[in-house]
Amino acid sequence: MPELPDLEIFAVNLEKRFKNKTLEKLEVIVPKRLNVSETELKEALEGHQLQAVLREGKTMQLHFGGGNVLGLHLMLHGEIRLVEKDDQVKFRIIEFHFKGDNSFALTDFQKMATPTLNPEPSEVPDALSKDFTITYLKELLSKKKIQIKTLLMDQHLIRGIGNTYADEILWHTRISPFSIAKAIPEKKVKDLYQGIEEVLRKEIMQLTRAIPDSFNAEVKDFLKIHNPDLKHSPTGHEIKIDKIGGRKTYYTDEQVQYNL
DNA sequence: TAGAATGTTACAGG
DNA sequence: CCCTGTAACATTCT
Repeated sequence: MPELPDLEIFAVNLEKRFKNKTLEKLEVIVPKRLNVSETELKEALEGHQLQAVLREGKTMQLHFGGGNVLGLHLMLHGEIRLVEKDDQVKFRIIEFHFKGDNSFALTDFQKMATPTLNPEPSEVPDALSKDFTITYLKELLSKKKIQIKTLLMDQHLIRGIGNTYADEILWHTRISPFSIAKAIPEKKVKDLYQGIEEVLRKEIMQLTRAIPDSFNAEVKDFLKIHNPDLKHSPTGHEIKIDKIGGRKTYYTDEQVQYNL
């Protein structure tokens, strides 16, 4: 479900709660989702401490002692759920049992959330990483004839932005989501570049305060556009709803549409 | 109650 | 082969 800002917070909070705890037992409920055998996964992780939880694109990476990393992708509906003693959580994919009755599970009613042992490092820049540069964005846009929103959401091009924050970023920069990428003037591409970082970082700051402990809350409080409860943008313009790539898209007529 | 849901990918068509 | 757009995945919630 979540995008970059949410996952950033979840990773921090998960680390806060489970750092330095030893993984006593790993329970695999849906082995089909693994990239290695159940045995291999258990051998790699069981008995080791959780040293860090980091966000990478739309995944969280659990770093364990022994040098192994487990990537977790939540996909559309996946969640990290705390499991209380003797509690049965629905839709589990895998469950982590730490020493001292501390457990959490990766769940997904759609069974699509994916644990990956030692994921390959990606070549694609994360939206908040140093290698996501203005030069990279300019070059990328100049080559693409697709709508800008589709481009922002393509994880093979930029990692971390999804349906919600694509809308937020595009409203923030006053660019219509229907704009064709290569038609956007260079000056506006710079706004877009800055807007991506501004919107994401501000959201991370606000979520940090709002959910200091949660690793699954869905907080819509700070969204300005992509929120069905809102009728108007902060500047008083009517929010319109349309579809791009089968996905709901929120925008206003404050946003300029650039076409070829 | 039918449709939408903060995602990804296989596949079709150009 | 490259580029782009669409449908499907399974279940819950409104």
